[in-house]
Amino acid sequence: MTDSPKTDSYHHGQLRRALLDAALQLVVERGMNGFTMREVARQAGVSHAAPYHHFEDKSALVNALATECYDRFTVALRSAWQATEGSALVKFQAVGASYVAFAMQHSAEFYVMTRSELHALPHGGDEPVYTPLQTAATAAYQALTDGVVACQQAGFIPSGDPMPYALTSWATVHGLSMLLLDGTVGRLFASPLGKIDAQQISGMVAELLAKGLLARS
Amino acid sequence: MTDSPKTDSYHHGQLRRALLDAALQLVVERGMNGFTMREVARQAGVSHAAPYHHFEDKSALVNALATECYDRFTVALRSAWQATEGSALVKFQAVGASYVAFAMQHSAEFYVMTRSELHALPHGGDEPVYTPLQTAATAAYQALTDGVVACQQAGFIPSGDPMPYALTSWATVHGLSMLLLDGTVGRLFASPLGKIDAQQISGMVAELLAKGLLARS
DNA sequence: TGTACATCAGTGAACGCGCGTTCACTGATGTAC
DNA sequence: TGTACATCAGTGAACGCGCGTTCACTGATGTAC
Repeated sequence: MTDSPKTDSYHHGQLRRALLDAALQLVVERGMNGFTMREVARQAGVSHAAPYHHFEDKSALVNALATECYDRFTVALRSAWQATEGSALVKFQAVGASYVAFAMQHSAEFYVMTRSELHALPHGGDEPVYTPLQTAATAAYQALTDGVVACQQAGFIPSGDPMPYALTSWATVHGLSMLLLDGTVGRLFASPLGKIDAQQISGMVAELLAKGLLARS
Repeated sequence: MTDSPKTDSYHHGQLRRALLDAALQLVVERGMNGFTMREVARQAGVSHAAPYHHFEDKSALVNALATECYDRFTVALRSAWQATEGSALVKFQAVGASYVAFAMQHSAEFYVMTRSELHALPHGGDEPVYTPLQTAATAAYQALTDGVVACQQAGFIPSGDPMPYALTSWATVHGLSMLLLDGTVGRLFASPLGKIDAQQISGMVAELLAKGLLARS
């Protein structure tokens, strides 16, 4: 009938992937927590029991999805570093910009990462347990820290423990992403001329963060 | 029997208040979205239909709660400003610290404010509609902007449009609050000595934000 | 001070709903010989 | 190449559940006279 190469067979073949994609799409459409196991199956064109052959339960699906989102996020940050020509500082600023850009352009992924209340899950054993999700989240943060270290080696940032610099940068880009995403910034700062320009705003913030808020004496 | 002055009558008398308190308590215990209308009524010791005499529906309750949380938050920020002796800069830093402190000490309120997906609700009319919730959120932000303006007048921050400074500060304290709350910072930075010290960290971040990340030439 | 009556703020049964998950099943696929 | 059989990945009915909301009701309270 059509040129579609789909198997159209009893077995789906790619159901796991299709379920993750459908779940993400549902987050786009209905937000975190507007998505259910049955709806995911429905979107994937499969009976509502089928997902249980691929995910033990709902939280396993959400967990797998969040892990995947973090991985994509890490790739985006690392790519920004590598794709940018110039000094360590310029590359680092590109990473920060891509943090915010990712949040805006892949808001569903960002919601899944930040609003899924999954991080507290490893129910308080004595030893901290590192789930794949936490490992993936840590990797994303590491991309920022690596940028700070490179800037220190190049003399842009004072040497010493990179942690304060990394954390401050991280908090700033993270907070800006959240504020832009939930529309607060848009409501407060949208110019009469039109929409908010996230890229322009994040550049402005990055500059201030680098130079500091204070007037130079 | 006891010294309790409670009326113990058919009419509750303070049910609206009790429902809001119960809802907040439920957010503490089960997180946003772990709370239901019926459970709120249960916690308030009242039949599950009773809340409908005080709130039109569930979203009205959540909305009222969020608005109240923003109001408390604004009070906390303004109080920090007024309670602090010293220059505008010192007072402004106290406001930033109290932002983070509020998030840590009143995490339920902070969750309600930031994770309730209420901000997008005013279903896109042409004119921006300001709900009480949005007005309350704007007031909280205004406390930060006022601090920036005072710092500008005192010469600590370059004069001109306060918006970039306010937004950068806001993003930073907001992001730091989120990272501390969801445990990410704790997982990455907890010293072997023990728990993370949010106050120390926020002081460190505030200082870097003021002076800038870059090494001075 | 007393009484009639309107209004307020609860109760508890009932509704329809969609959810997560289980289960026995069956069609499709892969593999050993 | 063919056949028997194990395994995989679907189906659809069924479960129990708690939810949001409505409804007719009733007890308590406030008010006019």
